[in-house]
Amino acid sequence: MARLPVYLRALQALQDRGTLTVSSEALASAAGVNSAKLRKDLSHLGSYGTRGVGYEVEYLVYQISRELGLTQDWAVAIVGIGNLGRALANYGGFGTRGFRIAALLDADSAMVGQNVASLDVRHIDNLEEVVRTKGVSIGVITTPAAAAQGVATRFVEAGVASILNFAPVVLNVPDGVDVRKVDLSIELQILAFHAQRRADGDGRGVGRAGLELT
Amino acid sequence: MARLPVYLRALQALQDRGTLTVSSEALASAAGVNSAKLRKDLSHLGSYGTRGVGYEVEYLVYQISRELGLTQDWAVAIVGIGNLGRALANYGGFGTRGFRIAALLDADSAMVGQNVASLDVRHIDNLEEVVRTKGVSIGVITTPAAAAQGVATRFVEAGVASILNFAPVVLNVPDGVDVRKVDLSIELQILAFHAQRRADGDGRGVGRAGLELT
DNA sequence: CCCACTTTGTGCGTGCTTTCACAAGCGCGT
DNA sequence: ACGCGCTTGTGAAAGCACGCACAAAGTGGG
Repeated sequence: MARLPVYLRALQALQDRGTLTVSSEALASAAGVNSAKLRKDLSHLGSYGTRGVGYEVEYLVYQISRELGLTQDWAVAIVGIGNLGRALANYGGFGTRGFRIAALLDADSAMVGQNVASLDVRHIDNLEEVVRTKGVSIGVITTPAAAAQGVATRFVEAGVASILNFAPVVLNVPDGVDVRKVDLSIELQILAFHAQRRADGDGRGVGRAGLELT
Repeated sequence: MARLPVYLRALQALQDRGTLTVSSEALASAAGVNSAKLRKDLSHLGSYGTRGVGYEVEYLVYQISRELGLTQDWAVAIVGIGNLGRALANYGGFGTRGFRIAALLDADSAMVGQNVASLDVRHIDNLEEVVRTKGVSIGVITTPAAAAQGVATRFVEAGVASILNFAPVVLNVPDGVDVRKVDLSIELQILAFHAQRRADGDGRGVGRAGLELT
C-alpha cells in the first residue's frame, strides 16, 4: 500500500515525542486518513494491535520499516545534475530512511568532476559501470525531457528495476520495471483546475469554516 | 480529472512534432492510459472528436487548457528558499504553462535580499502583504517540516486556497482549501517496497521481456 | 470475580472508477 | 451514390476502495 510511508512518518513523529502506544483513531488523524482504513491496512501486514489499548509505536515502526524494505540499504543514482538534481543530492532526508545517494551522473562534460554533496559528478557514459560497482538499485532521472527515455532504457539494461522520474514524459519500460513519476507542473495544474472550479461555481470567498482535517 | 494535465503534455508534444489529428488509441498510449478511459474523460468536457478521424490536436489543446484554467495567469509564491525552493524558482517549465513565480519568501534573515531567479527574497513577515499586492493564489511550501503548518495557516488566512506542500507533514487546513503533497522520501519508499516484493516473491532476475507500455 | 469501558479486526453495503464491447457516425475510394 | 473501414461515444459489467457498524477481545476498577 502507498499509505504505509505516511503512517511510518506519523509514527516516527510520535516516537520522537516519546509516545509508547497509539490508538488507530489517533494515528489515523495524524496521518490524515479514516481510522477503519488504517486498521485494515495494518491488519494486512499481520495484526499487531492490542484491543482496548492500541498499537505499540516502536513495534509498529519496525514492522512497517521491514515491510517497506527500509531495514536494508538502497543505493540510489541520480542522473541529471541541474537545479533539481542538486537539490535532491543535498536533501538530507534520504540518508535517515535507508536510502544512500551512491552516484551522480550528467551528460555535460562541464559538470563532470564537480563536487556536489560530497560526491564527484561522473559522466553518464559510466552509468553501467557505476550501477554494477555501487550496487545501484534505484535510479532517479532529473534530466530534460528529451534525454529521459534514453537514460531510463540504459538504467533498465543495466539491471535497475526501480525508477523515479522527474522529467515530464511518460517512460516506456519493459514489464516488471517500476516507474514512479513526479511532475511539478502537473501538480500546479491540478491546483489551478480546482481553484478555477471554486471560482466558477459560486461567488463565496475562500472557505473560512472551522478547522478540519485534510 | 487529475489526468488532464498528462493528456495536455502529450498533446503538446504531438503539436511540436506537427501532428494535426490524433486517435484516442494513439493519444492514450502516449499518455500511458487505456483508450476507453481517455475517450470518456474527453467526453466529460464536451465531445470534440470526429468519428473515423480522431481529435484535432490544436483544438483539444485549447479545450483542455481552458478546462484547467491555464488561459489565465496564476501567481505563485514559494516559501522556504533552500535547495528545493531555489530549484523550483529556477525551473523554467512553469512560465510556459500559465504559472508565474511572483514572490520568494524565507524566515532566515541571511537569505532575505538575495537575488534568486531574478527575484529578491523577502522575509516571511511580508507574506500577507505580498499575497495581497501580487495577487498570489497558489502557495508552495518548501520549508522544513516544523515550519510548514505555520506557513500554511498564514497562507490560508491571507486568502490562498491552493497549496503545494513539499514538507513531510500532513497539513491541517479548513474545508475548501486544496492541499497537494509531494514527498520525495515517500516516492522512494514506495519504489523500495515494490523492489523488495520482487526480490521476495521469486528468484528470477529483473524482467527483460518484450517492450511494453507502462 | 464480574462488569463497564475501550479499542481492534472485519463483514457488508455503497458508490466510484475502470474496462469491455458495440452501435452510431464519418470519410474515402470507387 | 454507396459501401467499407476506421474511430468515437457510451451502456453495462466487473472490480475496487471506502467507511460504517458491530462482534470479539482485552483492561482496569470495585
